[in-house]
Amino acid sequence: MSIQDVAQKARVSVATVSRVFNFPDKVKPETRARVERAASQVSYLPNASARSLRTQRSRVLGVVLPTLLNPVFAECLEGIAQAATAGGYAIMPITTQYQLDREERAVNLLLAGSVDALILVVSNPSNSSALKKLVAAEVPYVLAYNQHTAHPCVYVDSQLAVKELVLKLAGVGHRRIAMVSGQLAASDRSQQRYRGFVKGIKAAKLKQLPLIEVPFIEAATELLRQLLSSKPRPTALVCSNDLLAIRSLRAAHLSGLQVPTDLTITGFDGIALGLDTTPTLSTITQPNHDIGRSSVELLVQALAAGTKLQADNSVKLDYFFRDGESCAHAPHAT
Amino acid sequence: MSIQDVAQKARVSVATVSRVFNFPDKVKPETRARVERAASQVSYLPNASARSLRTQRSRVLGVVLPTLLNPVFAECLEGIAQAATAGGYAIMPITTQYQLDREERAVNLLLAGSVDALILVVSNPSNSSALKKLVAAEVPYVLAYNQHTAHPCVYVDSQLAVKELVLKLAGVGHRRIAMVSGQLAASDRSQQRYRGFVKGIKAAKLKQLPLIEVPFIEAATELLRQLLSSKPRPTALVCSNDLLAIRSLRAAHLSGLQVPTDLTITGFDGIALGLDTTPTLSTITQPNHDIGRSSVELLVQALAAGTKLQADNSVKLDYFFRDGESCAHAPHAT
DNA sequence: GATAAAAATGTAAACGATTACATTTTTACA
DNA sequence: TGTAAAAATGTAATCGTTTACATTTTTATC
Repeated sequence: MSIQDVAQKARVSVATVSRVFNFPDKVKPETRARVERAASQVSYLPNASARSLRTQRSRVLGVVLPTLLNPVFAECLEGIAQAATAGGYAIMPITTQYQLDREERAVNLLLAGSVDALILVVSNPSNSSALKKLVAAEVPYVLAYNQHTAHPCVYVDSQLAVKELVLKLAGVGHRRIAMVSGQLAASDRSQQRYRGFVKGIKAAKLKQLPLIEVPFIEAATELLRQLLSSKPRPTALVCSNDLLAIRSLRAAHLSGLQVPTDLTITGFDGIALGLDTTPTLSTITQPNHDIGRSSVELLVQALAAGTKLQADNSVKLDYFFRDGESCAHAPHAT
Repeated sequence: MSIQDVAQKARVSVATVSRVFNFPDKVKPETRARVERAASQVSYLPNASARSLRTQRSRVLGVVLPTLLNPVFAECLEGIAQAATAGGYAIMPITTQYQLDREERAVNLLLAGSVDALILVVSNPSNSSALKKLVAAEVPYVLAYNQHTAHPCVYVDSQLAVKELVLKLAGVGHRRIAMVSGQLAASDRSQQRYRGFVKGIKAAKLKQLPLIEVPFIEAATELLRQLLSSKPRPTALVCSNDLLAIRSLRAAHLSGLQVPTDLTITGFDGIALGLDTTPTLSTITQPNHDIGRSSVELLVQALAAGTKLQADNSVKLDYFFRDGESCAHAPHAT
């Protein structure tokens, strides 16, 4: 049913019908009532395509994420969805599975789909061709989780967080602390976190152990079992994310180690499931939901103002250390 | 940049440009090349709204889900996203947080957004006003996870699955088996699973213990601790989903019970994280990814054929029992 | 090379809303 | 009651495609 039908039924012009929906107080209450009745009688819904075509805005936000199988991004997307709905926007998410070519395809797809703006979590802002394309297209966008001085970002200072964490562990007696990470090349977050780790180790004047770089999560178990049966083995594992940390808890168990008595394990992200493991996970908690919400809010503001976001619109959000059972002072004898 | 600009630059009519994009072999290779060059020079992307307006299809699928915080639906959405992309569709997901009014708002929003079809997981197909509205709107749709004879569904036979599970547990000596569920009213899956539980108990000629109905997952821990400290306590807990099962593992631990020595715990869903808990989770695995994929494929087929889906297009997918460490024979003394 | 058929291209009318501008109606006040 | 200003409503152009139909160009055949 089109606006024409409603107009006819209410014996007014299409302009009036349009006004009833867009500027209700620009039309006489009496007429408005007539139109509204007519509209609901034929269950009229304004056609989104026609509206977008005419107004040149779709009220849709594109979202590019690595995966939804990591609860971090699922939580973030929930935040995005909620804020978007509140702001009158719909969302169109695409996942990239941490693959660069997919990032680019996603951006193309979304631009072709006429989204008004984009939220994206890219692998690495410094060398993302998807990002370059996006900038050229002059479409407003914001990066989530990524941190980069040349782009508008909503992020937490992972580097500082991990550094503080390492110092905290050193403070309770740990001398052999190792870091477990996904592929550094796959994400700038990993790189930041590793950098923070190195800084922490140096600040605490500890020996730097080699990074355990896990190519994909399924490979973690075996790698960790090897590490944990070597000696001297680490007394603490700092994991680059919670999924890895939970996997590490499992690996420790399989290696016959008690967490935290024999081995301390920490995560990063603060996913809800970390509260249900035994032992519960000590982790650096990011406000995933807020990262999503905040990204949307920035964009919606920018869209309302008719501007694009700049690097200096970036927002740094707070992390906090969530104490769980997986963390204790170092065992006396190693 | 519009099709006009390209046409001008390539010295052809807009019709020819349109043909180059939609029916490439309807235009002479030479001309086509000229148009393609012109198009890429001005980096032309066909305007999606204009196209949708004219063709009356948006190539967007709406998706209505309870939440993405349960990995079941995140996995499913990944499947949907993948299949949609493969089929040339974009997706527009909305979460309802298990709230009926949100289901209805979601459907309205998506219909207004001119999606071509909908995939939805509703609370209960039998009394969903959202679903009623959707049927009235004559838009193709398919239900995922839901099971109902009057609607096209992609589902697994949860009832049978749980019944078999109970018989299996009875077979290894369990006599006091309790079920832990979310609110039955919140989802037809819970109801089906509970029905299967009752059938299993009857078939095994066991005493039926009262259902532990958890209003929201945070409440589970306390409820379960009470249950587990009562006596005689159950020797096995059949949980209605994996998140509850993982929570139950935790509650058992807090109650000083060893799983599976003192207590067997089983889940339903087969989320990946169940493989990383200690003990690993025994669970009924659903093909979440395939449920998503299959839903999309059904719709894409129907859209191509210009038909709507009917109840008899429903697809039943297979579950399987994933054996984990959380499951053992009943302890000798209770 | 003329002719008919086939292929390639062009012209212009939709699709369904919004909105500048024109017109009509109502209100306020002398 | 007459008149100017304000409020309400209407008319018609426009957004950028696709596509039926008309026209032109090419190809094949004699």
